Amino acid sequence: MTDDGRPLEPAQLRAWMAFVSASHLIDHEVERQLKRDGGLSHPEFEVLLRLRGAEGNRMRMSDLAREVMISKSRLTYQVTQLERAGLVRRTGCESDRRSIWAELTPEGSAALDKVRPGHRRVVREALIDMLSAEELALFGDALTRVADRLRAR
Amino acid sequence: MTDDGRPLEPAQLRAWMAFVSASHLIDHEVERQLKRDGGLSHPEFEVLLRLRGAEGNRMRMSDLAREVMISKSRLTYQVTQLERAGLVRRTGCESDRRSIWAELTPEGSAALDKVRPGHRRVVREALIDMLSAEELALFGDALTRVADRLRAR
DNA sequence: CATAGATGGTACGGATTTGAACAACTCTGC
DNA sequence: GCAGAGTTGTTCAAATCCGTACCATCTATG
Repeated sequence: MTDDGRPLEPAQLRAWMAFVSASHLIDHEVERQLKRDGGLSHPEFEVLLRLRGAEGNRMRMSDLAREVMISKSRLTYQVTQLERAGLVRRTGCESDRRSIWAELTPEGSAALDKVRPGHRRVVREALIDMLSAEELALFGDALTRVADRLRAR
Repeated sequence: MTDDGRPLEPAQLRAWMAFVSASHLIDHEVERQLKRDGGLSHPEFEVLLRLRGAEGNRMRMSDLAREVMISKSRLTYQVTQLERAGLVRRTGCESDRRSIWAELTPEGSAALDKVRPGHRRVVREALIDMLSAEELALFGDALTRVADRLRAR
């Protein structure tokens, strides 16, 4: 099935290369926009976004790390930066004294609002608008499958 | 056309999130395999791969940086590391004395051979095998379009 | 030729990331 | 209760990455 010995077929290679290039380029574009419009890095933005999506605008560090898919130590660093900038606040957790809540502040929410239109624009221009409706649907299905499988390891 | 004010539609959001997740996860998987099987980082692997694909197994630093899509200074660092490991050699360029050739050594070629089967396996298992033939073709077309457009900026 | 402007590569300081080690706390089974 | 195993978040040093400034060389133009 997966025949490691031989090179990929042309269509396979083409898809792989395109995937790698496109993700690099898109990520770079996103990064640039976030930095320009709000001085945020991509991981910082992701953190704020998840917090806003969470119950009570807060989340425990571990869960946050899992969602954003970054290491614990990296999250510690990011949250420290965000806290320093006043966009997030740390709070001790009553029920489990190991845990710590990272909570979005109003300033953090405002920062999110500020960069979000530009972010949407990048997402649309870079990816969404390049795909037809059918392609988009197929795309979503296929990559969701890919991601789910990799997560289940 | 690109309506920044409103959130993405569900199908759009789904495709975007899947894309982001999948690229993170795949990249992580690739990184892990390369490190495990040959002590290489992903950028290092990319550099070696491009060199092998080039005329005379060598390329000028600038061209290499463009191909691998990393900054000049980052490439300087990577090549220094690779040189230290004996996988790449730097040579002055006769015709243009500003330029420097980065050249794949036999050891570099061997290192590539060593990790490549595992790399192919990851690429297949993580992406290729998850897609039908039609999906694969569509995928290649769409993402090539996306990448080309972003490069033309 | 002279010279201004581009191009190729490196150096360097500061920021970020990694991975392992650690301390504090919770949970489980006995 | 309690030893041992697992979880949570941080710390630390080392590795990597980024952006800018910089020097050397090339090229085009007058």
